Amino acid sequence: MGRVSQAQAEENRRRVVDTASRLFREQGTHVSVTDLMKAAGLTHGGFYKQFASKEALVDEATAHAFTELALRHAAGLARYDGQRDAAQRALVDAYLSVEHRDDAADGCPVAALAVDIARQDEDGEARRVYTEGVADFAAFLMPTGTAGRDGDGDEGGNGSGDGDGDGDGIARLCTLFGALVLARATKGSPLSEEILTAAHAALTRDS
Amino acid sequence: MGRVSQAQAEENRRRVVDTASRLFREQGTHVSVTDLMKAAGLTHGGFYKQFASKEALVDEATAHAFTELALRHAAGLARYDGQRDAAQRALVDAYLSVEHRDDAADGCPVAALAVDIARQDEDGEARRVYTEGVADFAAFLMPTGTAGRDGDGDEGGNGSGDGDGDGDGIARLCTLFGALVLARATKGSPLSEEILTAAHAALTRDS
DNA sequence: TGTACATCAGTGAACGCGCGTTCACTGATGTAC
DNA sequence: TGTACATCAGTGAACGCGCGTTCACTGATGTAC
Repeated sequence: MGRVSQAQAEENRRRVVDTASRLFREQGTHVSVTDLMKAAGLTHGGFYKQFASKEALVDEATAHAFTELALRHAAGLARYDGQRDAAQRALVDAYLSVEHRDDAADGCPVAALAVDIARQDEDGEARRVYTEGVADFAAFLMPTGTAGRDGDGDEGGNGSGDGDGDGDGIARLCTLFGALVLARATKGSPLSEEILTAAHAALTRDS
Repeated sequence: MGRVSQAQAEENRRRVVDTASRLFREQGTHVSVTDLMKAAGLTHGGFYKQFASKEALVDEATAHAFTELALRHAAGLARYDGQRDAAQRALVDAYLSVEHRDDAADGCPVAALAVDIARQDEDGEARRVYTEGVADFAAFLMPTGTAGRDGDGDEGGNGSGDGDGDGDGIARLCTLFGALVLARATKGSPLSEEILTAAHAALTRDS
């Protein structure tokens, strides 16, 4: 195919990152470079013209997925005109839907990447990004009435400062996240749908 | 080493299953047959004298882990003389401890195997066993006062019959399970301990 | 604006390696007499 | 109870395969004049 324009090359690179971000969420980070490049419409040979290693792509694709997540949360807030409780209810509805359970590729990276991240080394970049994403998500889920932080700042993965003031947001995230992961693992049994329903009821009961 | 006594061979087989059950929980089911057999004190060549395939061992090791879990729940109930709420509180304490977070090998198979199961085929034996284990665990966590089933019966993974009567048990399992998995994925950041604390507070608040 | 040439994104064959699995072999165990 | 021999659990080399990565090659792009 010969050389390709700089604009085309940049677009190809973006497409590889985007494809990886979706494929990693759907099947895990062990998807092969060959399959990945094929899914992006390229051949595997060119991979190392754009990325230093597969691990570097994992880091970049993880960051990409979390950037998308942050944008989605911001858009959700904007749509409900900054009314956090309405935005939260809409998110819980979508998060615990059968559609989200069946479409991990376009879904929440916190749920889709949890185990791949847990099995990577503790000091990796992907893990740092993941932890930061969890903190932002928990902040978004803080019960209404409590003072809110907006989730688009960069507070680093480091703690979150103010004691356990956002503990309720964290607990709500555990229920939300846990229900999605369990529903995916039990898919095929009626229990899967019961899990989504039960968690939805619990999360919308007191809010 | 030549032939080995029948008793020795049976003990070796049990040790392989037990080792696999722990290694799969710690590192995932992609641990190699060679590493597995080495950890059990054998060489890889003999593996197929005892198991039809690696997948067969995954099924058997999964079932083994869930049998242990059921025994542990039964022992917990027995220790508290059948008082479900006391047994539940003890389980929540242990489940959300730093020790359990850091010892996946000996820990809850529902948490440790979730993603490996989700990525296996829907009709596999391991998935059936997993789903059944989730249902039993949710039954164990049903809020006290509600009529209880004991969790040692075999109701199959099929539904659980009585509408969503045990929805609260399921929701509590989501929180418990979600917290452990998230704490493992964020280990290394202070957020990891905050997650355990927040979920513990939420689960012991209303019970 | 046209021409000559260096650049380099993408191709596809090839590499070493570890995977799951197979197999000829060993020699203590279990059995037949 | 002793002896002769078939069995078979465990060994370690070897298999085909797919992985991440490398590399010689191609030829349109971008640039120097």
